[in-house]
Amino acid sequence: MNETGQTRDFYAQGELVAVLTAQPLDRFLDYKAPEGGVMQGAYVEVPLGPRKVLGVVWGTGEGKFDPAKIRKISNVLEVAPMREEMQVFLQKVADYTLTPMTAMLRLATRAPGLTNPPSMQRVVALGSGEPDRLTPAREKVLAVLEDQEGQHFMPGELAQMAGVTPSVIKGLVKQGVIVELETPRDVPYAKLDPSLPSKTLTPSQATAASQLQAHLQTSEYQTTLLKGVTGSGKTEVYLEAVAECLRQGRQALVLLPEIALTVEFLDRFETRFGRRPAEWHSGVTMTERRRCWRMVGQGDAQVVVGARSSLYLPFQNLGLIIVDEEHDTSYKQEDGVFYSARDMAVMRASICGASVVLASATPSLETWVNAKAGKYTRIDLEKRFGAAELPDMCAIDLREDALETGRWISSTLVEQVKSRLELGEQSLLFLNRRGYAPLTVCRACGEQVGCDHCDARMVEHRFHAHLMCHQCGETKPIPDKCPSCGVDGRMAAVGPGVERLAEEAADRFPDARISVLSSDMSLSARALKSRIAEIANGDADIIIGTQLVAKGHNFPLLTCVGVIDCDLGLQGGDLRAAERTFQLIRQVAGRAGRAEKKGVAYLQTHQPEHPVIKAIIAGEEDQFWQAEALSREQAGVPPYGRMAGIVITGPELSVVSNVAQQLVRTSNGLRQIGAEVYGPAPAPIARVRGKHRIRLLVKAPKGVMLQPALAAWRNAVRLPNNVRMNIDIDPQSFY
DNA sequence: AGCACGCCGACT
DNA sequence: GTCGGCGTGCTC
Repeated sequence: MNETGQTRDFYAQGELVAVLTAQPLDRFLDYKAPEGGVMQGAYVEVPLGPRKVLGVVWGTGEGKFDPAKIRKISNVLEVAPMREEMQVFLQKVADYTLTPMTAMLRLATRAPGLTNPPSMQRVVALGSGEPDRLTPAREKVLAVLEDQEGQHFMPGELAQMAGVTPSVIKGLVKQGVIVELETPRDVPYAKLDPSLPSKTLTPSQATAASQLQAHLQTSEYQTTLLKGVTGSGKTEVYLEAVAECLRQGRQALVLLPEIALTVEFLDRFETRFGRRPAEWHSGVTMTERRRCWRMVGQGDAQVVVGARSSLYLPFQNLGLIIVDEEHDTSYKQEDGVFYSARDMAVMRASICGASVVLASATPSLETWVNAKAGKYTRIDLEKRFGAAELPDMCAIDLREDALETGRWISSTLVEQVKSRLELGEQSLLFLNRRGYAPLTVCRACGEQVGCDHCDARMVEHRFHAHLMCHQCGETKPIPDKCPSCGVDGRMAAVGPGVERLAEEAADRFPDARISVLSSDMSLSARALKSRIAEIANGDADIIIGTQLVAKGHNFPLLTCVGVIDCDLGLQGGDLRAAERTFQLIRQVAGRAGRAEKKGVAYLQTHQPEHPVIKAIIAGEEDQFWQAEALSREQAGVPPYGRMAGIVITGPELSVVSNVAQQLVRTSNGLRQIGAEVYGPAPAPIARVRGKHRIRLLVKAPKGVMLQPALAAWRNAVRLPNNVRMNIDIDPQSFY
């Protein structure tokens, strides 16, 4: 498959074609080609029952349907046809993730108004007529038009620029001095200039950049792990790869995990290339979305910055995909279609001969292993001269330095924060728990307040004055009386959340300016961004935050980080608990000492001898990954074995449970390929939104064809009404 | 996904 | 009697 060797069939009027629609009928439908014929890959509208739906001409029709009932394609849309490589990509993702093709097409056509003709707008431009009289107002209008020769304007815009009323424009139109034109509303994105000067690169950055550029020049698929600590300048390096891609006239895609990060990124991008790239994520408007999709499809968007779903945009000539913060868990989509954007990026690139750059300070184990095995090239960036090193790590053993009841900051940490306050430096207290308290119990009867629809405890949010279920979002007032035994005034908050930690900090450091950063403080993305900027400028002495603060924000005055509960992420038996804890704590710790001053991170833990905690403190990264890889290899789990998580949901527990047992009984096909089926077991949260959840786990050796066996297994079972079965290949968590 | 068809309970 | 609940089936 390459970009020149496209073989696209043409279907003359009346010929039978297979159309993939976005309707959830999991098969292709036969239609007749319309007058004038149709190309393979064309986006079309087809009649389906009483409606017209969007579809793509996939290939030759099968001819198995009653010919009398076959209808004709009603409309061929005015958008660039889907490329063969995109058809291949969608099919491969569908096969890999066991997703119906119709759902894949929905992912690939998530733009509004695709079935409408290109949206037009009325504009005015200089015509050839002469005005009967040249008034001062008319002169001003003509001056603007002559000044910007060949340009066209919206009528109101032109009037404003010339400082006249719209009626002057109207008059000139009537005389033919100005002509009205229809132009497409969706206009190409500004051309980017790769020849603008780049930032001065350090020798380490320059070497990395030229290595990436050399890869791009081969025009062959490659994946590179670009590893470098925060502040080592990964972004500058991969922007040089983007520059090379632009020089080759190919398109580039930059995937970012956090929309909040895009603003900072867009500024840096604009400095490097003169203009901003196209954007694709949940925050962009419908109009902009439509423009982005269409312009990407006709090659008039050179670079897209986006969330994971931008992988399915109709690129014509994709040469480079950057996956920034590749270890980030938000790349794994777990609603609707289950896929890892990082892995699918590699798949897409391998189909169209593009380069992939996986950038991270703390790569995922999968990537680390692939690099070690030589599947990916690995480039290590040295830290920048002058940039602070990773802070010193220091464990606080809570068994010795015991906490007072209802308090979570140890005496050692209190002393450290105090000393920073005296120096005028900032401290960060990190606790990955939103709200005030994770548990509300009745001191009279022991009742724990739970959610009515989920098997989960309600979390107290004092800031919003309610209890909230973090599974379904349900809220309740904070009770005075026990909902179970009715005793008044004995309800108590147990355990800490960031709000409660802030309360303790205010009590212990009464003169400090304390700022809480949590995703549920009802701040808009923009407000949050400006709050972070204020804090970075020294507008707070103590920052208290959830994992929101771990992601890429720079606080130059910060020299002390306290991790309140290091053990939190290690509980729960999740396969990736160690990896995640390691990454998260290293990232949080990395917030300290960004400028000249070296920082210190204090890790409060009950188990300082735990291998993960020890590895973090010793800073022995490669040894940690080595050990983690070994233990996964011995257990035969990813990336050394294959796994699939199966979750069966339904409103009735007995029905769900029967289905699960039936699935286990019919799993011989899986065993034949060497897979094992574990379960049924209740999912970690056995009930969410009133639906019961039972889980199975399939484990298989690395080389086996797991997906076809899973598909056959799933298709052999007829699910009762309301019961759903989700298969998650390569699950990131088992929730 | 929509939308129609169709077969049983509690109302004007 | 009928209005309407949502289970079942169909769409090239």
